[in-house]
Amino acid sequence: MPELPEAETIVRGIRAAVSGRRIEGVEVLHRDVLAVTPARLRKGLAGQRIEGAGRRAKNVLLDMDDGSVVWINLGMTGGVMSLPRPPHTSAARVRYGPIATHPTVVFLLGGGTDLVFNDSRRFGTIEHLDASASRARSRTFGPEPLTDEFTPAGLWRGLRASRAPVRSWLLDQRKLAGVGNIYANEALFLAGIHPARRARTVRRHEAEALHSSLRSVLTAAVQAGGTTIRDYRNAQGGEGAYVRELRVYGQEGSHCIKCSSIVQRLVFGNRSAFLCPTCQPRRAVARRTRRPGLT
DNA sequence: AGTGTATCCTGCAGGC
DNA sequence: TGCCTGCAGGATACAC
Repeated sequence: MPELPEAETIVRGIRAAVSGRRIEGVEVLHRDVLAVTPARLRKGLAGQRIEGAGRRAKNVLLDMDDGSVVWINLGMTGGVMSLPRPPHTSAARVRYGPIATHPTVVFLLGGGTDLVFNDSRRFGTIEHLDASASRARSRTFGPEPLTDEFTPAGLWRGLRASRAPVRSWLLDQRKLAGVGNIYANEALFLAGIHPARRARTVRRHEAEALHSSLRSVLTAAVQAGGTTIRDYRNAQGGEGAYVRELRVYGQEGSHCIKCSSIVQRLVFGNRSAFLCPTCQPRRAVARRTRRPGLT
């Protein structure tokens, strides 16, 4: 579910509520999302002050005053919300009403405010890493696409080194941080590149177009507060408006906005890809068969 | 190296 | 109404 724009929207939505607050307690309702025992998490966080909130790839980060960092991976259905503490509740049965339907881990910030990790499927994870381990984790991700470290030339070099389908390359967090299935499909449509094309067949001008479309799609999605298909909610429980701007994702059978062809869905890498067969031809395959001996 | 498959888990939509 | 199947914004481990 949540990709870079959704995680970014969540971070912006909780930043004011968490910055400078102390963690008074941690309630664990489902320990299977934790990489450590609840006792150890509590011990590591008790009394710590939250310096601020940030994001790396699709992860929401809470920076602690001792330099350690809480890494929240949102998985498919995870969300972080800043909510008023419900009255008369016990740890075993915390109810936040219809906004947080599946509270999983709750950080008690005092002053009547709870920071709730809500995750119905519980594919999300929470880890507490010391400063060194956090930096090491951060290094496992590729460049952030909305920063200067992401360049057309760098994208082209990366694509040229891979035989994987270009969409698979975009989804690989080690190559590029924060892009998931929705925005990969949208950016490939805008750049006119078939999602199943081998990354190495993408030409320089196409890589430049893809760099530009990734930037514009992700920027617009952040501005729209993300995409709500079904589960995603921001830190206040609201929906993301970018769903209204999707051009191909989930649009199987409708007309392409550029050429009126019928948008297709195909499955590879265990996930759906959406594309316009006219605007996103599999050119590389045709070229290869016509130029034998060039392998 | 790449890829197909399975796994974690829950909810919802659609067909019958 | 109920039962069944398929599908879902992610990430990883495994066998080819």
